Amino acid sequence: MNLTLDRISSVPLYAQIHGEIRRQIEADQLKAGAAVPSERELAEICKVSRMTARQALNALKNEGFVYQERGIGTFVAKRKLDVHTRNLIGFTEEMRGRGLTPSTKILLARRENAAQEVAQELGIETADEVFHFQRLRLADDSPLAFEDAFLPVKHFPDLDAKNLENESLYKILETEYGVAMRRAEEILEATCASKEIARALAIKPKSALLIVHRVVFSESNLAVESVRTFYRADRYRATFVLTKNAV
Amino acid sequence: MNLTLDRISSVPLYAQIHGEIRRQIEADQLKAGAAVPSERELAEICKVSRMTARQALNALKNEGFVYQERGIGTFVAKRKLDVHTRNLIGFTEEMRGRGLTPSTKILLARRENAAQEVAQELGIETADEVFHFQRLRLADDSPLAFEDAFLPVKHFPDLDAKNLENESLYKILETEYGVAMRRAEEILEATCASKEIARALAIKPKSALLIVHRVVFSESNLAVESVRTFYRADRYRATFVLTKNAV
DNA sequence: TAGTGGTCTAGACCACTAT
DNA sequence: TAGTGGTCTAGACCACTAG
Repeated sequence: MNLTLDRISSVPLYAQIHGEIRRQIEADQLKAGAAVPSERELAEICKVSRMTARQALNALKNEGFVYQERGIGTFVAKRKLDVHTRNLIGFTEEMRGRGLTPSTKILLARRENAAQEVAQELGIETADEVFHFQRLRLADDSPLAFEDAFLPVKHFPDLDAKNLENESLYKILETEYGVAMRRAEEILEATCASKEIARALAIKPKSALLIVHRVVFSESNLAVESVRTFYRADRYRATFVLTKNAV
Repeated sequence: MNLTLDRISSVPLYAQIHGEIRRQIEADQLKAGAAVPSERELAEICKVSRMTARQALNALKNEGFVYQERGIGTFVAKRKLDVHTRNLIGFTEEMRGRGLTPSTKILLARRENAAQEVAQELGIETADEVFHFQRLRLADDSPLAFEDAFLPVKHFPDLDAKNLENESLYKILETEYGVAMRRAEEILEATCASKEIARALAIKPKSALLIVHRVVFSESNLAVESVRTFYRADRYRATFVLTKNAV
C-alpha cells in the first residue's frame, strides 16, 4: 500500500485516503477479498491518527466497497450484483460511470407559476415562478429517459439562458450559482408508458417504465429541484447499496 | 431537550442519543425546521465528549432526519416526499413502519441445487443446495408482492422447518442462527406482469410491476439471501434517501 | 466576538479472533 | 498473546456565520 498525502491541500486527509483506496479498488489493484490495511496500520502508513484513518475506512464501508470484521480486519467486498454505487449524482455523471455517452435534447424550457404539488415539494408559494424543463435523455445516441423538472426561479436567475443541452445541470448550479447538492429523497415506481412518452422514447405504448421522482436539497437544505424521470425499463435499472446503522 | 443515558447498557452512548432524538423527530416533538442542540450543547447535556455527540448527529444526518450548516447549527429536516427511511429491513418490518398489517402465504418451500446465477450471487457452488421459497406477501390482507428467494442450505440447516409464515425471516436468521444483516445490494427495475404473477397478485396481465432484486450480506460478509420481489405498482413505491459524502 | 460545524490528535479500554 | 475493530475522551485549530 503506497499512499502519499498532500497536507497543504484543502482536501481533508481522510478524504484523500478514502479516494486513493477507492481508486485502487475500482482499478482492481485491490481485488475482492483482499485485506485492506488495518486502521492502525493505515494510521501509521499515512502518519495520521487512528480516528482519521478510521473515518476513511468508514466511508468506504458505507459505500459498500469494504467490510470490516471485529478481531480480524478490513477487506475488499465482493460485488454480487452489478451495482454502480448510486450516489447523489446527475444523469451526465451516472451515464459516464456506466461507460455510456450521455446527450440531451431539450423539449421544453419555460417559466411558469408553480403548481401546488411542485410548490410544496420545493417549499415555495404557488405565486412563485419555477423553471419547467422537459428533456429527452439519450445514452449512446439512443433514447433512455424522459425528464420533467422544476426549479425555483428566485434562486437561479437566468438559468434558462445557460447551455443546458451540453452542460450538466448540477455542474451549472455549482459553478454558476455556488449551490452544491447534499441530499435527495427519491421515490421509485413502475408504470406503463403513455402514448406521448412512448413516442418520445421510441418504444411501444404500455411498455414498462421506471419512474424516479427525486427532490434534491442543497448544502443549506434548500429544495433545489423536483424532477420526475421516466426511464425505459428495457435499458435502465436503478441500483443501490443499503447498509444498516450508517454511523 | 431531556436525555438520560444508561451507561451500564451494552448499547453504545451515541446509539442511545441517536435513538432518542430520532424518536422525538418521528413523534413530531421535534418539528421540521426546529433546532437540535449543537454538538457542544449535546455533549454537555449528555455528559459525553463532543465526538460522541457528533457521531449521533452524523447518523441522523445520513438518514436524512437532520441537516447541519457550518457556523449556524443543526436542524430537523423537512421531508418533501413521503419517504419512509428505507433501511436494511425485511418486508414485515417495512409494512409495520408504513402502518399496514403484513401477512404471508407460502407458495413453495423446497431444497434444490443452486442454478448458476443464484450460486454466483450467493458465492456457492452449483452443486450446493439452496432453499427456494416463493411467498405471496399481503398487506392488510390484500396481495402486494410475489417473492422468489434463495438461501444457502449449509448456513441455515432446518430453516424449512421454521415458522416462515408468521415469523420475519430476518428475525429467524438472527435469533436462531445468530446471523445479522449488515449490507444489501439492490437493483430496481420495471416490468409488465406475466399471466402467472398477475393471477397470484390478483391484477390484470401486463399491469406494471416493480421488481426489487436484493442480495443481502451478513456482518461477516456472507451472502445470506438472493431474492426477487415483484411488487404491484399500484400499491407499492420504493423510497430512498441519498446523501453525498456519507462519511 | 461568540458560537457553529469540520477536521484532527494521541491516547484509552473493551470484546473479539486467531495462533 | 498479539492484533483487530468498536467505543470513548479531552482537548485543539480551522473556516464559517451571526449580531
